[in-house]
Amino acid sequence: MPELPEVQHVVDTLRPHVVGARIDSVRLNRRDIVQPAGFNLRGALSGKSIIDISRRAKRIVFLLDNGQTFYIHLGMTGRLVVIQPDVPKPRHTHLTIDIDRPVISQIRFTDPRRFGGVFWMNDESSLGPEPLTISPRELVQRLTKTKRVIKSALLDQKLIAGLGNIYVDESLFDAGIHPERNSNELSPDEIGRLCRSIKRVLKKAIVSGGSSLRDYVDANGNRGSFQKLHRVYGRSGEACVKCRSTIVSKVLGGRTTAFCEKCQS
DNA sequence: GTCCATGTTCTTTA
DNA sequence: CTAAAGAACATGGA
Repeated sequence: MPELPEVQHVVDTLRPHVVGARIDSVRLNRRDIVQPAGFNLRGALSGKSIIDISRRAKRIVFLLDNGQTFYIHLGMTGRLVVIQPDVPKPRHTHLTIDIDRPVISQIRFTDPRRFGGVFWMNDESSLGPEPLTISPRELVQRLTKTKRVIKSALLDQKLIAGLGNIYVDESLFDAGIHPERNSNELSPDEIGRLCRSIKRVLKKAIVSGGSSLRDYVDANGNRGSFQKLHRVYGRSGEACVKCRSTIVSKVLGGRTTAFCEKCQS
């Protein structure tokens, strides 16, 4: 559920609740969601204040008053919400953090599949540049170095960090580029177009609060609405919004890929 | 029971 | 070295 727009919206909705907050108590119900394994998260968090929250790729990065940082990754089904402590906890709530300022409330991390987690580290060596600020030149430089099909290349977090299956498909459709094109055979013109499409799609998705297909909600528990504006993702068999031919789907790089054969070449 | 899922990482294979 | 393909992780919905 969470790609860049969803994570950004979580950060935006979380910020007013937690920046300046002091951490009162920490409850970790499952040790195995914390990396590195065995790390004393309670000890590291208790009594600290949260100075800032930001996003890097699909990570929600916390800055504490002692200068230390950690991040939460939502994986596939993760939720990070702020709620009153007396509201019953849903299943698979692995971590709760009680805060007292600005108001008494509780941060909850819930994640049924547990692909996400809490990472006490800040290694960015596996992350490429941010899609919202990457220059066309840099995208050209990175894409022409790989022969992989463009669909797979854009999912590679080391090449560009933050896109996932939804936004790769939507961006390729927006740019009119076929997902099976070889990255190194795209013209600088096409990559420039792709660069603009990625930014346009992501910005629209952020404004819509992200795509809520199943689990994703923001820090206030609200769903996004960008799923209503998807033009190819999840629409295989339906009519293309541009040319009315049928949207097809095919597995590429291990992921279902939806596209229009007529509009994307 | 089957298949599929917004993610990441590791292994195998070529 | 590159990259494709597959599996693994774990849970739940259709």
